[in-house]
Amino acid sequence: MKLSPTMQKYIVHWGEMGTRWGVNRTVAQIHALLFLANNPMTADEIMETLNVARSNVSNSLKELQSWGLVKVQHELGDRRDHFVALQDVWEIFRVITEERKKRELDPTLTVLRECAIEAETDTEIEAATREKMDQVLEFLEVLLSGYDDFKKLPPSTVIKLLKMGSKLGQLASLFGKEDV
Amino acid sequence: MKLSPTMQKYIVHWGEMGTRWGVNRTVAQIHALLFLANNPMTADEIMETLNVARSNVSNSLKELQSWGLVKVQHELGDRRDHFVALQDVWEIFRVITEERKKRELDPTLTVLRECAIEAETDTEIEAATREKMDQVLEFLEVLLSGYDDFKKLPPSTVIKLLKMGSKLGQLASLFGKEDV
DNA sequence: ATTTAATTTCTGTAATAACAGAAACAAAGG
DNA sequence: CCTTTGTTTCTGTTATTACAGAAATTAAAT
Repeated sequence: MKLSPTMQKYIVHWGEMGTRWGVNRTVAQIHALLFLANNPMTADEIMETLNVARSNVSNSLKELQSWGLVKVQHELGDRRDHFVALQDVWEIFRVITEERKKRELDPTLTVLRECAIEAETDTEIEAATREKMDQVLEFLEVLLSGYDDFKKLPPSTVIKLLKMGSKLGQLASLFGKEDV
Repeated sequence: MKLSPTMQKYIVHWGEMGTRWGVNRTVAQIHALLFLANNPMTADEIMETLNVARSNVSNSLKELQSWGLVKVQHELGDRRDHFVALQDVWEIFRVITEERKKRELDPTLTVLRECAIEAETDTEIEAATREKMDQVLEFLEVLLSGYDDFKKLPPSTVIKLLKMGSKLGQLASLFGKEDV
């Protein structure tokens, strides 16, 4: 596939972004490419378009599929796999945050809970330290349960809430007087 | 400083987390250590506690200071720098998201805007592709402006909003009927 | 069954990032 | 000013990760 200069810039930057957030550059680039592409692409096409090794494409695609961001399609009379990416931006965001939560935040929560329990019987640990551990744990729990609520809402509602912004804050402080 | 088993586990895990989100392991560990510590620590103490090279400590502390997560303190009759970390969990979260936004999201937004402009005159690019680029841009803009609003609110209000969760969603859909 | 096409796994190399230790630098105290 | 103490910068090494290319595997078609 021929990349226009703009697409090239876009894809390169997206790869850069990936590395800054702990995502493999090639994986991010392929994701950007498939997102921008308007037709399914074969692994070989991706390889030629991005100039990366075939194996690299294969592994990256597997990774993207495990995230649920890319799916395989087959075309009549063609044995090759054709790959398509999720096309809806909000859906992509939802999938990434959800997967990231599952892979990183949830395990962290588990460890923090273990630590909280162990801290109770750990005689060497100071009370103030224990309290701080508890605060972090509670923070994450509030944040994640809030996230769980919001992710159920349709994007249009979330957009509304975002646009209400600080007005919502005023509302909440009002209610807050007699605690929610 | 002597690390209790629990603290050790905590700090090691925090370092692990860091690497998964693009943060240097030592930086993350030192941050965890200083957060848990109830007294300011010198670079040498940190070095001995975590078993890392002095230079590594120095650079990591510089990094943490540039993030605004760690500050220097001086004690009477002691020439050495003593380091303390922000102790408030919400404040830490706020600082990290804000800094991360400034360093990664804002530059990305700039690039995406450039791409959107270039895409208009890029004859090779398909209309559908251009639209998708626009959608990503708009998504990020809504998200970030929403974030800008919420970050002004006191944590207590944000907690209330988070706990209201899906109830808030129902509210927003109601308002939505005649658009906000 | 055998050939051909497609994909994955494996292995070695290259690039990157993390790090230790040494050297250089800065600053305070005598 | 010169010594001591503390901090930073520099240099080389190590470890990790990313990657290319080859080999192996799988599966469809003749």
